[in-house]
Amino acid sequence: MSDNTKFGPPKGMRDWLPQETLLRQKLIRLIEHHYQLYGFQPIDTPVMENIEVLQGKGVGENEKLMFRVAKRGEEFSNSIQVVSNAGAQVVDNHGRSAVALNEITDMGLRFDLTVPLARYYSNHSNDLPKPFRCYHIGPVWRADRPQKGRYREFYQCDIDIIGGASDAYEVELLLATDRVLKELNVGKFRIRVSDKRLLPALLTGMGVEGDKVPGVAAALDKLDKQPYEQVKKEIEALGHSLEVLGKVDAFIQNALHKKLEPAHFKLGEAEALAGHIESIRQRVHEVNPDANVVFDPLLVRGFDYYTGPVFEINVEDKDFTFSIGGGGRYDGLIEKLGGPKGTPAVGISLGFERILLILMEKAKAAAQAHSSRVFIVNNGQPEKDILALAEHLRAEGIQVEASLENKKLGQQLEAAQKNGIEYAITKFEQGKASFTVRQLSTRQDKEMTKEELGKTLKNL
RNA sequence: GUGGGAGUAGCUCAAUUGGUUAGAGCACCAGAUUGUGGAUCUGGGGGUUGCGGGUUCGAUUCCCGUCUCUCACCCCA
Repeated sequence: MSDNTKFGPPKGMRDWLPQETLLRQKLIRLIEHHYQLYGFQPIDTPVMENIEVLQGKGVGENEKLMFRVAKRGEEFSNSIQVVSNAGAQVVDNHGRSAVALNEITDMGLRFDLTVPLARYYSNHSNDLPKPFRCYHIGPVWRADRPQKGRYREFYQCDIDIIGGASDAYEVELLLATDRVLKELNVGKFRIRVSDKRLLPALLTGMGVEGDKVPGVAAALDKLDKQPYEQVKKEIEALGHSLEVLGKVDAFIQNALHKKLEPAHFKLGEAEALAGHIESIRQRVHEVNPDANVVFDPLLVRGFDYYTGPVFEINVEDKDFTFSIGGGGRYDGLIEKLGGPKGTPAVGISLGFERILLILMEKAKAAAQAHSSRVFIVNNGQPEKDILALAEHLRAEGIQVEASLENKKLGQQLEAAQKNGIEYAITKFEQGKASFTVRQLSTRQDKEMTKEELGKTLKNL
């Protein structure tokens, strides 16, 4: 134990065993495949960005959670000098300070894929089609305290459309996301849609004072985890007139019981915003009536860079109260990173680790990835015969693991199965075109040629 | 950043109000036996009880600190 824990992976980061790696690769390939079906092109960016790219882009607390990267070589020594010359007041009780951090670090690990994408588009917009449809899958880092479904290193799967102002792009992103989540088989989920400006407009329309709007929104954001009664208390604690409270309560009750009518939105600019989101929802359902997309005016998303429609995805399971994805329209971000003025953009991000967690916990068996290797049992044949058969199969593109030790048959088969192998060649003869193939999970034997074997493995 | 819970063999867990040399199952290794699936027998390796201090004649057990893991809050995918 002590030897194992002394040198574990860093807090909140994980190692992956072969079986787990296979499963991750399989799921990522599935996601990619469907993104490609919708015409999105792959891109990639460095895991680090210069610190100016990551700072001040309206990502809320994520910026505080950034892993910063220290300067290197002489620059680092110089920065230490500057900090120590500045005196003790720059050092807080954790031995750092904003001044020291900015002096000593010049890069950071990305904490999402959207900000790097905006930087990427700004740099390459001349070489990219308009609108640009891309997907971006990779690890991001946040120095958060880990807990269930929350890690310090995790993969995000983003699709984005940049340079398209039409809300038809929202419709298409929602269709693609719905499709991918169904292919992944995550169970019941809801893609909630609203407009960032809608809830504040509704609340002010009901008479909530401006400085109390964020507090009410923050309380409503907890509805996934807490019963309304508790949220209601939090809203009441902010101090509103009875008349306002009554209106707010009535609206929330109606929203929770899905009894909202267009009349409920006749509050200033809320009417137009709600109408717009409702139209997006309708157009999604015109194309795919089964899409799990709902208009939820109570949806709150924290990022400042969103400018219009926003999305959040949840599974309908009380064991998984976290969101498995989110997104929205961020029309100002690219310009902020030096891109063409007024470049519109919209995207949705899936939280790969959380989806994987759900798949693992809900359907452990179904979430197993079989290796497409075939195992050649060693029955004491000459080594050259076994290796020759292996080479023969490899020439056909079949992945082969040959047993080179004449252990007990049971041991060999058990070990192979434990390693995720599903098919084993238990008998073969030199010069014979077919051999005995056993499916390890069912223990059924079948005589096959190498072509038949190749087909069987491909279908795993 | 805040708060709760837990750390004993590779894994799952024992160890009487604090009391001999910290045990068991599984796993692993070797040998025998079996010879087309997990069997059986024999033997074996394995631990600074997370780490450091304190109380005590004596600490896995009680106290303090610390580290790690975990759950929740904040925030988020």
